[in-house]
Amino acid sequence: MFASPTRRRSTAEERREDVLAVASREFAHSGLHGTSTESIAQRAGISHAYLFRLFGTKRELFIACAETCLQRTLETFRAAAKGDTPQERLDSMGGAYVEMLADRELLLAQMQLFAACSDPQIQEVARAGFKAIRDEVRLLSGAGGEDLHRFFAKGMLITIAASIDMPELGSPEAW
Amino acid sequence: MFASPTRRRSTAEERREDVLAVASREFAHSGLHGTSTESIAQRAGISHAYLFRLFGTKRELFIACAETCLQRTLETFRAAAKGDTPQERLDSMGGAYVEMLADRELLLAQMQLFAACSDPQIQEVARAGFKAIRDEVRLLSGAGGEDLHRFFAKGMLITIAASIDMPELGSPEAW
DNA sequence: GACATAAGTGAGTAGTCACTTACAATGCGG
DNA sequence: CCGCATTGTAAGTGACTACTCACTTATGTC
Repeated sequence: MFASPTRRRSTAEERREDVLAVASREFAHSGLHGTSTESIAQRAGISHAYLFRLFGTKRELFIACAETCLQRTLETFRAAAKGDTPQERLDSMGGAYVEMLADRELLLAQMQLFAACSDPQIQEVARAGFKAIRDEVRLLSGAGGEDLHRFFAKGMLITIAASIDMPELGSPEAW
Repeated sequence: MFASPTRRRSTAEERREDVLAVASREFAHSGLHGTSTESIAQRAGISHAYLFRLFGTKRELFIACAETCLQRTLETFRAAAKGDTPQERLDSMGGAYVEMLADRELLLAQMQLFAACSDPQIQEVARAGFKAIRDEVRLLSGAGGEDLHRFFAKGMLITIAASIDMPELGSPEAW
């Protein structure tokens, strides 16, 4: 007859994406152990029980968040890798990374991934992710050795600048 | 008469130092929310109740640990600040920082401090600590601007290298 | 040896945690 | 319109959490 009063159903895949978005934000701010699955479920608008049906365990959910975070970082670099020389391309990617400071969430998420590495499974995700990004940046830029090292060093400073909310640390001229 | 079967008592100050040492290790590995006060008390050999008499709250204990960690970092830099030019002194301090990778605990503790910055009081400790170290390194080395920026960038990369246990990231030639 | 003070604890409290079980509503292919 | 897989949940479970209170024991001092 009329529209049923009950909510339209989503596919499990849609729900998973909703939950991932919510969980990524929560984990980014409070970390693996500082975030409760209950609060994630609540903000995602599903029952606590269903969250576990969708993701199995809290750790698996955290890892899924970490992986989308690493993926988004890769995409940011790919989109920014423009320039005629390796150094120009690195600078361009570096600029894109600095811009992430405006919306700190992705950087905070990376911090929380590193901080949760006492868990071996999570450490493995972090290591693999770091290597993947390093290899991709090497490929995209054509740079290596000391230039690449400096690029990532600056990147990690920016990541930490995000966590203590001192974005000025990202620009060398402020030092 | 003979030695009493009960344990000799320490002063509260001695106990505080014992607890700080234990708590620093635990927090370094599992973070603020991943470490339980119960386990700290147990490993320090005191009752759970007494831990709270000594430190008030878990957060205060965490902050006390963070502060000794920052202090130890400062001392490491002071001890290493040798050389004839600013760059030489920076290099010497940088070398000392790389050596910390051998015993990761101090670096892990810094990571956990950054990761716990969603708590405003803790963030304030982290910011003040970072600034204090930056000012001290500037003073000790006489360097500034881009050189100082690069020094800290490399430092943060080393810190993260510790957390994902890839110490080779600390040496530029491995890139 | 009595007294004050400081060190130290057993046994809680109220609440939160990740995770489960048993069941209900929905909507699609036949 | 029926059968059935899928989406979804209410109501738990036991273990663990930070923190407290009432209390005991040791130690230095007069």
